[in-house]
Amino acid sequence: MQYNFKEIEAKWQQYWAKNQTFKASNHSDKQKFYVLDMFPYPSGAGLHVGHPLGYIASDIYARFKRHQGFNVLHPQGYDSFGLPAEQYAIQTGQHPAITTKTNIARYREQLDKMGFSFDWSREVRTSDPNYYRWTQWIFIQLFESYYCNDAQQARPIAELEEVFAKEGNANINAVCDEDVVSFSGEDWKNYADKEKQAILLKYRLTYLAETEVNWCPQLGTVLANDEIVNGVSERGGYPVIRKKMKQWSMRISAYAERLLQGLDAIDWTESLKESQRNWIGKSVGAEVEFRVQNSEFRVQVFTTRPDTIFGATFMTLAPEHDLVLKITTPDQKEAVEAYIEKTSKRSERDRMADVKTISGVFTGAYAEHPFTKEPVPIWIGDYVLASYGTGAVMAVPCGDQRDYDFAKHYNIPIKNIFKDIDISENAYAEKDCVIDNSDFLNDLPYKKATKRAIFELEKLGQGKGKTNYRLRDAVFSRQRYWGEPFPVYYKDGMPQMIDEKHLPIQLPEVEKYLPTEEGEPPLGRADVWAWDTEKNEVVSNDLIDEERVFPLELNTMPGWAGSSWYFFRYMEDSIRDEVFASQEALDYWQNVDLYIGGSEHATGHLLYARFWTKFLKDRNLVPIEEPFKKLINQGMILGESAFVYRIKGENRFVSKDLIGEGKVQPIHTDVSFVNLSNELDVEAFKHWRPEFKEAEFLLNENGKYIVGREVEKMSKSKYNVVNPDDICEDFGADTLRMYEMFLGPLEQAKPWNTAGITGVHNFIKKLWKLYHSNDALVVSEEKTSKESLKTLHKTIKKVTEDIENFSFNTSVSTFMICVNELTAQKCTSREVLEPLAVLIAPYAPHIAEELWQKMGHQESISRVAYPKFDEKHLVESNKNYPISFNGKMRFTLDLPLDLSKEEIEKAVMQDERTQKQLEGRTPKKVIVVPGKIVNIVG
RNA sequence: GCUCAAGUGGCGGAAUUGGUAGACGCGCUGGAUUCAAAAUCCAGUUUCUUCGGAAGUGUGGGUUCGAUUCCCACCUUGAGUACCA
Repeated sequence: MQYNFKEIEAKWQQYWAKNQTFKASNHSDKQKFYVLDMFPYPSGAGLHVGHPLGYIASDIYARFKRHQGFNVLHPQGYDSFGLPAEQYAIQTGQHPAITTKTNIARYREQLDKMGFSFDWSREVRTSDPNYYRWTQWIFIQLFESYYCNDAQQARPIAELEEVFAKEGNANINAVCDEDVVSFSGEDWKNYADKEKQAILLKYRLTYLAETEVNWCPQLGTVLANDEIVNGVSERGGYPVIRKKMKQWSMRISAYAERLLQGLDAIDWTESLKESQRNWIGKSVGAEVEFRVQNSEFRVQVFTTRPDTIFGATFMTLAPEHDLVLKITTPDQKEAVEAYIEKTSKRSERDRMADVKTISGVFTGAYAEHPFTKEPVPIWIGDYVLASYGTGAVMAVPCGDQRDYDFAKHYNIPIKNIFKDIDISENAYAEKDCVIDNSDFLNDLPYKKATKRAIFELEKLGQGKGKTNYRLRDAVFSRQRYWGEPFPVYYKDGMPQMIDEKHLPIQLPEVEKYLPTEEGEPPLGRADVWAWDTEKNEVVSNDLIDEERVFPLELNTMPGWAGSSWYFFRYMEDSIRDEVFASQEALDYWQNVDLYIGGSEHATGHLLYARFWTKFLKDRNLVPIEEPFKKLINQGMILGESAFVYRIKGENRFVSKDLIGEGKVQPIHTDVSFVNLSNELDVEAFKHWRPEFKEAEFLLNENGKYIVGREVEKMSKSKYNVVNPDDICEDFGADTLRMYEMFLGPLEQAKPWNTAGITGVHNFIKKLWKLYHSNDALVVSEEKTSKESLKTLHKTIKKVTEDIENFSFNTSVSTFMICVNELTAQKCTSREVLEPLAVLIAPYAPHIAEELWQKMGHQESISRVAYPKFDEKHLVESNKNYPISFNGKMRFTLDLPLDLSKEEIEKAVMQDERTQKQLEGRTPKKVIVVPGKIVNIVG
């Protein structure tokens, strides 16, 4: 029987689906193991061969763990809310739900062809109301919580209200907005309900706040930094302005320290942890208060170098700083206003990218140095960002290069406060010197000076030690249609949560997916989008009376809402209507043991998911602190683009091997027109686009047109996309799976080259042949040769180690060597061929199942115990010693392993090749490492 | 600029704790089989070479009996991030 992969693969894919082979049980005595792929967004383009790389790796691992006797959870689903479906809806009028459904069907079809062992019974879709009701539910829990700094955890907001009523907020140590005023218990009781709500909002973990955003009036939407190019929108080129908008935010900054500390306990790559650390951006220093002369205003600055405070010769405020206009003197007013105007037109990214230009304006005002009481001029400059620290710095030109450059540029004095340090050319930012010219800090090193400075500031009441984080609270509102609606209505302008039992609040129908003419989000177009507080249902807007019926929130949630908790949803298999996941399921599965996905999620998804998990833990909703124990980033698979060469100014194309000195213009051609030998299907190319129809082709001597190749990112626009369906069709899923692994280390970027796949395909065919002779199975019960057992156990050892190290590329090589050796040994022994089938099953599951069944087994191979390595088959009596001279291997010598050092040395020195190498010299030294190497020096 | 990766044949890559550099595969060359092709099989394939050998893992140093592996400096490429006070 020939190896017929189409038949075999279809057969087993059906078998697995029918028998629910990979369904995980929530009730098992086995140890659990949870393997997860990062949530895919089902795009309209479908999958290309780069996408499944991580899925194949995680599938191999999941299958391996099943063989090892674990109860494996390996689910899959879709992050199905998102912008592309909405864009498509805007263009075509097609409801995003329909587009999404079609795309998911296509994804599923492609995934099924690759033989993944997913438990599809647990599938989730973020756009499914039954799923997003729990996203809304978590949002409500966040709203009903605040962060207590004493307990270092989230607590119910009701506790806070109790304390407020009793004693006000004087003794509350909680994370809150900066502008909270202090009040007594008596005050609280006298506040109107609306006032109370406004205060509580400043403490809630999700809150409404004015946030500065990039607003594009023409598009009626907010744009992300990377959607803006040169100050105008990437799409359409419309102007973008900085605008304050009232939006929902998440108080992730409350968790900054825990998000930082938590990294130490998880098994992620150092580079990934590093980028999260940078993102969180912890810096320790002090907050210092500078009094503005002749006024009641005070400027707070944050500094990491309080030890250099005597070197502060000026201050710089961000142009947006609240105090700027208040302190500016009349004669500087014009210049300051012009500068602010100029800055507001530059995007934050613009300002940050432009490091070289130094600009700023003097406000005319002076602050008073806290210690020397000397006047310190107050400047504004756009190198200071309003969003970091306090939006103001004390400028120490001798110790900070930017302050130094600024001072030089505007002729501000530079005071040297470092002992024996030359600052005539540059600032000195190192911390390894002694302070000078600084009153009580003189002669102190960095650490002691810092401590002393903070101590003195506190004594003065003008500062304190402070830790600052770069991590900002995350904006949670989107002016979009295709996302989760908020379970929120507005009463008297204050947000009210809809009771949990009325969830989900489903997305309303709109006739267009664009913002309204008034600039409201698309939900502003919905006619039935008001909340009836008596009937507890969504009703027509006509009924809004602000007594019983109120308007609903018009924003929707961002993409990361649904993906911040989906890994918990997979744990629940039966009572999803009642809970987001049951306590029992959560206790059993705990967290994800292995998470595989792209590194583009390093600071977005992975930070938010950690944040929500910590929050849910605080509120006793989940049992764990970190969601992903081990995480691996798979590298990108790059495409090999193909180029044809058009002679400049003509419609003639010249084959790559004929390009001489003439000027040619390379043009991308679709890789599907090119065969494995880089020859172009000229007819197909001509029919591709009308402008090529009449083109002339200069072919080489063999009558072929040869294309050029270049490695680029795999993408539709570069016409270099390779579809996994085509590969499955031509070579089969087992070959595709093994080839993707064979390409190189999982975590590295590597180019896809379809030509190379024949090597792996040949290997699979050789594997099949090993079990067959003249189309019949040849597995025998005969005694196995020592040689074959050695081959088998060598393979078991290597492959097991490789899987544990996620080194899948090397195990494919190992299988090739194994099959080559067994073929040469003419091994037909069941004792070898059965374990081999199990070893290879995680990689090539279809052929493994088929061989397993042909060998007489009724059950699927997927839970057969993994073969055990036995050292005894690898024991050798001899070693082929490499004999080196001065570290260079010159020849090898076969010697028994039980020889002593002296015996080895004797044998080596007697060898005539040794004498030849030495040419009569006497060796200075002979290094003998028994079982390894001999090195002769001299 | 900073942080993190990574530089090995024509190509993808291997060498797990410092111990035979180039495993395995692609491609290429030659051969067998075939009317021919596909498929399959066999042999060869780092470079130079006076055919004895010699050199060789981005560059230059260092440690070591011995370095692709460890240390220092530099170069190149990729990814992330950015005036962070």
